[in-house]
Amino acid sequence: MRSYGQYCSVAKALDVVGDRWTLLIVRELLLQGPCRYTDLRNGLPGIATNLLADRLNELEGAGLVRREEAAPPVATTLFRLTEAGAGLEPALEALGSWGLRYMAEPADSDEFRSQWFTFPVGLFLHDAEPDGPPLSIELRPGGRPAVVEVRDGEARTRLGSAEAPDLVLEGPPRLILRLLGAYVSPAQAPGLGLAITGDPALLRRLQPLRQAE
Amino acid sequence: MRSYGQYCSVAKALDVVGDRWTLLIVRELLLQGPCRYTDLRNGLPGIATNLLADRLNELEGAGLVRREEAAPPVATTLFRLTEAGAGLEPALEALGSWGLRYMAEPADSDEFRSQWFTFPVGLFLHDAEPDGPPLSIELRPGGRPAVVEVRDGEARTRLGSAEAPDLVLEGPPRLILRLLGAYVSPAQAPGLGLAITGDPALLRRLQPLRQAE
DNA sequence: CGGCATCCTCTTTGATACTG
DNA sequence: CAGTATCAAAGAGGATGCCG
Repeated sequence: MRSYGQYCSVAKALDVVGDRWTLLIVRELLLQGPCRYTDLRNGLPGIATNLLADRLNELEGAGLVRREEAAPPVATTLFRLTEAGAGLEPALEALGSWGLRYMAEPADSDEFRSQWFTFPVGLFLHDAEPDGPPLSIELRPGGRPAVVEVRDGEARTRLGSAEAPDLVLEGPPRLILRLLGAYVSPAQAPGLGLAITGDPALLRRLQPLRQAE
Repeated sequence: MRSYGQYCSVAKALDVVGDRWTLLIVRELLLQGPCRYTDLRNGLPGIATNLLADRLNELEGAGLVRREEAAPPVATTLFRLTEAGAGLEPALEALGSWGLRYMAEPADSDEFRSQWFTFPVGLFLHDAEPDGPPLSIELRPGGRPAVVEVRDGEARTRLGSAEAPDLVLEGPPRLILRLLGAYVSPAQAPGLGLAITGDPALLRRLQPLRQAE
């Protein structure tokens, strides 16, 4: 990317990560941890493969990503964020927080990956009963399942299944988010195409932080 | 800008503000307040004028900027951030914080504007003596002067002069920042090309927040 | 002068095909 | 799996022109 040529810390940051796709690559590495090239392609639907290769080289050159040769039996290259790269997390969270306003109406052609639940859930929802027992909610948006662990005042998301989920939500990502955010009541959910297994009253424990913006 | 087509709040945010120059236009409107077209050009050295016009139209279309016809005698168009636009402040602060690491060595050709002191000073420094009397430091980087007001635990920057500054720093922006951040001692300053008027001991009141990153 | 619109060139992106 | 190679289309940069 051509430098802005401005002695300003925002411009300097954008000199490094302002290119198209760059921050989304960092997003994937933050959400998924160290990734193979193919994992990245999968988490970045729409990216051209040559661009992904270019960007990874640039990120490596800028010291935000390190390339590691994984030992056999894996025997593949892993891309991992350096500390400087991981330092972008607050910036991605701030952007993700601001972008929540556009999550109400997805385009029909929008792609989705389960790890993307992490930002909307973690930024927008909190655990209204910090001293209560851990609560685990499995999300099944169609692709890989994800689990929201509600405990200690926070709601954390990870890929994978829960051993014994208290609640299972199955349906389109948009509806899962709207149910979690209480924009849709458990009673309406089945009619909209969202299946709930377990006691929907447990959802009251998750409360939106509406102070945002 | 072409949409990423991803149902992810970070990608949605970048769909709106991910274009080249867009976030820097928002930066100027945040730092300077409502601006004329010419003020924006001045605060965005290097932007092509057609690109500024395009971006302003896109920002207006996205509801981040409002156009106002100022009444005579000014009789000009003012561009002002909407609430949605101003909501980007945390994202700019997070990016600016991350970008601080690149402020150590400016390129020779880097442009500078005094309002850009705001982010490095406000994000990196704090007032170590919140109950002390207000302290005002005038910065003269060569262009317009700026004032840092140190009070109530914070360091706030604005364009303009102070009536009775406790301290005046005159020299290149890089050296002013290094002195404020205590990377350079007041004793070294004159030899480097930085003039200090007033009692340099007052600078101890400004302390870097090194917890960052 | 303030606020753009046009024209032209150059760079970046996207889509697809191909390779060790 | 992890990329390169190729090529058309879109966008950025720079100069200049226009109009109240």
